[in-house]
Amino acid sequence: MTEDSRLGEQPAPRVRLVDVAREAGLSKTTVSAALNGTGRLSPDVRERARETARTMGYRPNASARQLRAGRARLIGYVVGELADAPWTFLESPYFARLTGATAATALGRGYAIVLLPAGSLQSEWSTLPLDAVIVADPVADDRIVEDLLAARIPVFSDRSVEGRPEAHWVDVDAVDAVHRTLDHFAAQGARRPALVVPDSTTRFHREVFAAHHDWCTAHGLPELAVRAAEPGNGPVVRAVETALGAGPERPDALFVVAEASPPLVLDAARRHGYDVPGDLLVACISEDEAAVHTEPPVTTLSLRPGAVAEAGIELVVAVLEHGRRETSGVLVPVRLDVRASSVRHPQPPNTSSPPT
Amino acid sequence: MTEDSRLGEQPAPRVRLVDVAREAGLSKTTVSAALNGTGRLSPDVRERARETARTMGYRPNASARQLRAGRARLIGYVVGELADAPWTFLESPYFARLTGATAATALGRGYAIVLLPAGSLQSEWSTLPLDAVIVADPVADDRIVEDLLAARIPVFSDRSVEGRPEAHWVDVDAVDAVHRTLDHFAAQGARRPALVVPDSTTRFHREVFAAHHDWCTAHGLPELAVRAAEPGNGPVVRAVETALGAGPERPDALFVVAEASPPLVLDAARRHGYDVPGDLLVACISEDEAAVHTEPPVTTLSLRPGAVAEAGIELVVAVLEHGRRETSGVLVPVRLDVRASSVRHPQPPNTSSPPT
DNA sequence: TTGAAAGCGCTAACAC
DNA sequence: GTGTTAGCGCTTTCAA
Repeated sequence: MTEDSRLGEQPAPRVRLVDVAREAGLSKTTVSAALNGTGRLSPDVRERARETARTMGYRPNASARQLRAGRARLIGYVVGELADAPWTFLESPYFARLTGATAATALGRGYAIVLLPAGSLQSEWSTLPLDAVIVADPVADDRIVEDLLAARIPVFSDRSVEGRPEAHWVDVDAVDAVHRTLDHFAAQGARRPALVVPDSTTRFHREVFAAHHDWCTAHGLPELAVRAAEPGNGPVVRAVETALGAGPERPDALFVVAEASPPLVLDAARRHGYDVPGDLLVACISEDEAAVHTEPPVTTLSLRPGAVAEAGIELVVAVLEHGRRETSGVLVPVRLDVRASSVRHPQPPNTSSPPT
Repeated sequence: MTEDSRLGEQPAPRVRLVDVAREAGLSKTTVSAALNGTGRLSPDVRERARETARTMGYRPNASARQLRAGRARLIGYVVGELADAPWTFLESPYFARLTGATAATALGRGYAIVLLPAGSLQSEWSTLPLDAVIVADPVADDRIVEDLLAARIPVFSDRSVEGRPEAHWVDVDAVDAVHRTLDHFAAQGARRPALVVPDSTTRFHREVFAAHHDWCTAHGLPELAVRAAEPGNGPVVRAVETALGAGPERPDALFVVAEASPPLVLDAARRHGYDVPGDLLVACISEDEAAVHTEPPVTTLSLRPGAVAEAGIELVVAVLEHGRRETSGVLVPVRLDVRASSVRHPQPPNTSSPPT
């Protein structure tokens, strides 16, 4: 039963800075400076310190560094929608991309993203050294924003936090989204465009609903809107069917503002006897790449999650590292990808705004 | 320009434990014990400490706690596939659910998940205090596993890490998946089942390919397999078309082992003149809920990401907290959800294995 | 050019 | 019961 005993195998203690220093016959200070490229050291001492560290397999303790530095370069990330199914957001192509792009951009700036559940409680994040938290699409009465601000953690969210101290926002231009699409429908001759939107308290959905109302009023067209009980393919497809079947006069265009699978929307239209785009123009807000592969391909409106993520992280960095204290916001324009499903007289596909 | 000057607004320094102690007229120890529910304190002292902490808005510094505790309760999470598009994994319903379920289960056990990119380098995680890293579906030559083990960070991955010290695994039973599906096809009378699988170096895809070969040999049926150049709807749909159009005799069943959108697979079959399920039985490995909403609904094989995630986190906790040192693994069975697309003679939907 | 020492904020022995 | 003190591992003045 010596230290070598196979029975007693301890998890060999980690190599610390002081161990490297002792081994190299130097001080902690010197080794630290050598490793971090700071201070004024002779090249050979620096090299010796580095070599010793390497051969000993030294890896600095991240927690100690964070404590010393006063920040952890860790950003919390929550998606507010669907607090009762806190993780389903990842199944939406939009949030999947937003999440991926946020993590990628953050990492590029030296920050890592910690995944938090929708509607998460203090207890779930208060033990984490978060420098900031991103709250994507909070629902109207979401407590988390207030809790975070009370805990003095800077919050980055959508425009609903506008004006709160230490809260900053990036938002998708919902009015732009509605106008772009409905103007396009109108240009193709549609007179009875219908809207399907989830009945959520998310800011974006509320704004879309309002913008649609305004647009219809301004254009003197009937306001055909159906609210889906919740997001998700099932409810949205049912809402689509309601929209397509309802009323004495059928709609001649359909704008689906929900993360429904474009192939399913197309199928639903067919089941109701529509020819797309002959009888019905179709456009979906979607990042689902499947839209390109249907017959006909489906026109989509991209909310540009990549651009939203980049704008968000830029803002985080500006606030955290350059001390921008004033509340500030960024509005990101959408992108309409016109495809055959919304074009009466075939014409080459076209993109109406800058890429990504 | 006094301390009160509106111009000089500093970010008021955070309240520390010692501040609370001073304010309450107690020592750090006492306040710490009061807040953590440890030690032997009189109820009124404990209450006083807590009250003072609350009114002062005290929040313990997470980094300091981590340093003291020696661990950070942070788990890294990487998906190996597609290192050239490091974040696209989130767009796959399987990985989206795996990711969500992993984060949820981990949080339930007091660990948070940090998102890391596929093919991430030392520099991206070495500054994080990670207690462990989960590497989902590493590709064959992925460096990250070795780098992590060299850095003495426990790795949790698939069976490809079996036998490495400090590496543990959870895997989906690929053989089970193939047998379940092909047996089902055979029971429905299929004699020419075709397989579509991505040409990836992921362990799962390689195993499926091999298991399919074995099954066909054992059953004396022709081995109809098409490899998609890569995952993703486009390549997979093209591979499906190749499989459906190829050879003098057309296949009578199709098993798509790739995260293709089930509605698109169905459309492809129709374009090639197949009636599903009349001429062609269809089953997809997919977690995509859209499969339920097609006409006919598509039979899917679930890889049970929720169960995989739970098994993974259980293992992490067992290793980290109960010191299980020996390499250990868990094999998770799949679930076949039979729907109309693979049933010749209509019969009630059925589930062949335990839920989730 | 290098080293000693202080201290980031917290918890846990160990005294009192 | 409550307080004093010693670190956790690192970076950084500051002195030599």
